[in-house]
Amino acid sequence: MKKEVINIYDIAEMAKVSIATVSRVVNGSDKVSEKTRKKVMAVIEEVGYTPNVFAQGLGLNTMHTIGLLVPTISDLYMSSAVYYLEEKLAKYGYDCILGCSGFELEGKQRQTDMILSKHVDALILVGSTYAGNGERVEDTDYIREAAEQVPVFVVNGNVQGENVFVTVNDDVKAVYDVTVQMIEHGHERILFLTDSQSYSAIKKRMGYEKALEDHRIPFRPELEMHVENTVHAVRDLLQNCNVAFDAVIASNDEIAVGALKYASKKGILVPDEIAIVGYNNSSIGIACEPELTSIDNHIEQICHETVERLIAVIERKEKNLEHKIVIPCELVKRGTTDF
Amino acid sequence: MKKEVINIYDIAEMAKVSIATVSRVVNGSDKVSEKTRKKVMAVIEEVGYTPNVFAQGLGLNTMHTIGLLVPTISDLYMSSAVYYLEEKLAKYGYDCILGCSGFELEGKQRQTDMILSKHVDALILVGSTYAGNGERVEDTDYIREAAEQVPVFVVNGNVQGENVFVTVNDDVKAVYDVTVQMIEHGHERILFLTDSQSYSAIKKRMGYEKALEDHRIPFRPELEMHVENTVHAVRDLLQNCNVAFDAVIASNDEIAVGALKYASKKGILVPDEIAIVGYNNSSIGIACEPELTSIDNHIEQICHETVERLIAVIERKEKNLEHKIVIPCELVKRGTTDF
DNA sequence: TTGTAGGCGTTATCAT
DNA sequence: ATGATAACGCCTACAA
Repeated sequence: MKKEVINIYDIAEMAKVSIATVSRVVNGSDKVSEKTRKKVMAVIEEVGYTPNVFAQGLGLNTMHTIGLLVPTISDLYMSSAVYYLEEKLAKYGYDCILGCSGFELEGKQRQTDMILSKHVDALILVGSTYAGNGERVEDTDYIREAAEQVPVFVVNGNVQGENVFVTVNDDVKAVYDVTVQMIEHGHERILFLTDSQSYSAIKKRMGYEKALEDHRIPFRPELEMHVENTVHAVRDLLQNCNVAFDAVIASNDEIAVGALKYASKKGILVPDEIAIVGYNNSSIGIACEPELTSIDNHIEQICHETVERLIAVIERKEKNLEHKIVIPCELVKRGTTDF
Repeated sequence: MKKEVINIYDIAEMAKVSIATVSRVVNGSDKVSEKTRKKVMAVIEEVGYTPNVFAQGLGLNTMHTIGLLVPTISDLYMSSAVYYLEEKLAKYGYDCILGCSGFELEGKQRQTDMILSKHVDALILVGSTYAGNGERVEDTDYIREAAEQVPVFVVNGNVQGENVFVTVNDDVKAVYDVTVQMIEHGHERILFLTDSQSYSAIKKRMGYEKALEDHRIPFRPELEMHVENTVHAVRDLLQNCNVAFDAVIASNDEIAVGALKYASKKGILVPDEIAIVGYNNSSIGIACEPELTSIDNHIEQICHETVERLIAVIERKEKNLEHKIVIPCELVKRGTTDF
C-alpha cells in the first residue's frame, strides 16, 4: 500500500541525502553543491513533493497568509478593494483569509480574533467603518490590541496606534472642491446625503460645510440628511420630506442614484434643475440615465500603497514607516452635473 | 521578561496537571473530573490561552478552513455568493481562504494548487466558468485531481467527478419560460445576448432555442449575439449592428442595461416597443430607468445548499450524497417587461 | 558541503 | 481519571 503523503524524510531517503540537505534545497540555501541540488530537485519533481505548511508554520509561526476583514463583501466598494488587495498580495506570494464582520463592534472583534488565531502575517481592515465614528475611541481598542500581534493596515479609515498603518482618501478636499464648483455654478441649496457616521462620512461632511462657510452660504441643517443606503429608500425619503434643494452630494453612488430617481419621478430635470454627485465611481453610476458624476476614490491606488507598505513592514522589517498616507480623489464628470 | 506566547505546558504547570489533561479539557473530553476541569479552565481563562492552530493542524492535518475560488471577486454575482458562503461557513466554525483565479485555465490551476497546499478541508468553486465550456473535458481535470484530496463543491457549474458536488440553477427552464412569455405576448424577434461560452451560458441558450422551436418561431442566428460584458460595449454594438428585434434576453444584468441604454438612446420605448430581461437580479437593475426585469437565481439558496452538503460530507462523513442539486430560478418583474 | 539532533505545540495511545 | 511519551513534518544550530 502506497503512503499517502510524502515528507521530507522520503525525499531524503530517495535522494540518499539527509533531511537537512533536502530542507536546504527546498529553501534555496546556497550552501548546497550544485550536484546535490540537482539530484534532490529531480526527486522532488518526480514525486511532486511540497512541504507541509503546518509543520513549516509550527516552526516559523507564519503561513504566508494575510487576514482581510471587510464589513460585507457584498458591496461594490469592498469587493473591488478585496479584488485589488488579493491580486497584489498574490504577486508577493501571500494568500488571503477573508472575514466578513458586519458593521457592529461585536462582529468586528469576533472576526478579528478568528483571523488572528490563524497566525496571519498581517491584518488588513477595509472600510472606514473600522475607524469608528470618532466619538468613542475605545471602539477601536481591539485594533490596537491586534496590532500588538501583527501589523494592521486600514484601508480608508484612520486609526491611531502603534503598528497600525492607514491609507485614506482626501475626502475633505474632494467634497470641498465639488461643493465649491456647485456654488460657483449658482447652486445654493446643496443637499448632503450620507448613510453613516463613519470616519469617511465625517470627513465628507467637513468638506461640505467648509465650502459653504468659505463662500458665505448659510448652513441649513435640514440640508444634511441621514439616509438608509438603498436606492428606493432615498427616493422615497426625498419625496416625503419636502425640503427644497438644487444640488445633491451623496456619500456613495447608491444614494446618488436614489436622488436621481426622485428627480426623474418628480419630473425635475437633471442636471439643469438639480446637479447630483455620487461617491466611489462604481458601476451602478453607469447604469442610470443620465449617467452619474461621481468622486472616484482611486481604490486601486489605495490598495497598491497598502500592499507595498505591508510588504515593507513584514518582509523588509522597515521601521519608521509613515503612519498615514493620503490619496487624492478625482471627480469623474458625467451627465448629472453641468460643470 | 514575560514569555510571549503561552502553551499547553504552561497551563499544565500552572494548574498542576499534565498536558494531556489540559488537552482533554480544551477539547471537551468527558474523561475529566469536574473538579479538574474547573481548575484548568480557571487558569486558561486567566491567562487567555488559545491552542496553536499550526500544532493542531500538524497533528490533525486540518485547520477548519474552506478554500473559496472565484474568477473575480469584483462582480456583484460572485461577491454576493462569497458573502453568503462566508456567512454560513462561519456559523459552522469554518473560515475561508479566498483565491481569485481569473477566467483562464492556468490561473485556475495555479490558485487551486495554492489553496490545496493550505490543507483546506474542502474547496468551493464559484461560477460556471469552472465548468469549462463543455468542449474540452480535460479543462476540468484539475478539479477532479483536487477532488482526490478534498471534496470539491461547484456553485452554479456542472463538473463530473468522484468527490465533486455541484449545485446549479435550472437555467434552461428559466430562459425557456421567459422566452415563452415573450412569444405569447407577441414578440417574435427576440435577441439573445451572452458574454461567454460557460456552462450556464450554454444552458440559457438551450432554453431560448427550445422555446422558439416549441412555438415554431424561426431561429435566426443573427439574433444570438456574443457581446463584451460592459454596459457601453453592448449599447454601442447594438447601435452599429443593424439587426431588428423586439425583445432582449441577456445573460446578466450589465448586458441587459446596455440594451436598455441602446433603446433609450434610439428613442425606442421600453417595454412597449422592446421588452428586456436580465439575469442575476443584481442591484444594477434597480439603478436604471425603467427598472430591470431580471431572472433571480436564488444565490442565497444555492449557497445554503452548498454549505449544508459540505458540512454533511466533511463533518458527518455522509456517503451517497447526490452529485448534483438543481435550484429553480424566479422571474422578478419590473419595468422593462409588460407581462 | 553535509549530517545529527533538538525544538515547535498539539493530539492520541498507552499505561497507571 | 490522569500522566508519560511518541508521533506529526519541518527548520536550524551545531558538529563533522
